[in-house]
Amino acid sequence: MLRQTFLHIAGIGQETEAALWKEGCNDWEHLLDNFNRFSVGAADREFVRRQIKSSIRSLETRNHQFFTKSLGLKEAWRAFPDFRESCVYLDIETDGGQSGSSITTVGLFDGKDYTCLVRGHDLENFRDIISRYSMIVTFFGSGFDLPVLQKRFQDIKFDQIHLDLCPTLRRVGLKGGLKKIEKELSIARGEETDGLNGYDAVLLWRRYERLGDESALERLIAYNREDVVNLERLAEIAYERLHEDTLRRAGLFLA
DNA sequence: ATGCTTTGCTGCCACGTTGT
DNA sequence: ACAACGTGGCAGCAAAGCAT
Repeated sequence: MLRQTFLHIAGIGQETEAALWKEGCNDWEHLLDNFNRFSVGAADREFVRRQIKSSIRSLETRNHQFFTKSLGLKEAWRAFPDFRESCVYLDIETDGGQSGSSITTVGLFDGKDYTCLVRGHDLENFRDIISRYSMIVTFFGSGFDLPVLQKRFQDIKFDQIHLDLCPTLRRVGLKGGLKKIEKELSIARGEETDGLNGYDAVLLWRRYERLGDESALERLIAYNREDVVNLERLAEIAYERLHEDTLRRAGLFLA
């Protein structure tokens, strides 16, 4: 619903956006073509016109930075379908600390392939890999994963659209940790990783490091893989439900 | 032109929540 | 247990629309 979005423009909020929809203004092009017919509330009209043009152009040129800034964390979900083909599902594990150097693994899933970068092996590749994506999907990433990654890779500028499923799912009534929400939605886990949590990932790493136990690392990676792969389904659900809720709250109904 | 109203923004605070 | 961050409510403010 990115093309139907107007509240990413300063001066336009939920009310004004809902009013535009009700007046039959269904997307950016329609507003530009019939600009004088619509009220934009308290917003500066010329500013709105410029921002709509920028929005159209930014989507055409895949300029995700424009949407990172204008949508913010709260409305990032609206960009999911349009940027899905260049998004990465991400989850890190640590050795228990919260400093940058505590990162042990970074799991990355692009919708097809899973990669796990491991400390002491290929963690440095994170810089190059992350720069290929326009959107990052996490669970609680704004509170944990991204700040820790930023400490570890200080030269990286995270300019991707960030869909943090934790606050996003809470808006549609799905609250709690990742495992709890998965259960609520009947998203199953494999046998060898069922019941594991983030702290187990810490212990598995320590076991691997201290004893050289490769099977502990394998189990840790299997756990991490499940975390990131499941994020895709969660993102789909979050989008569907929020889309529906947003239209309903605006006074519109799905056919 | 003027003043009232609407709308949204910003800053502030305490609070709650999550990850490993 | 720990650190970090978002959230929500609230108050005050600014800008634009609208009626006069």
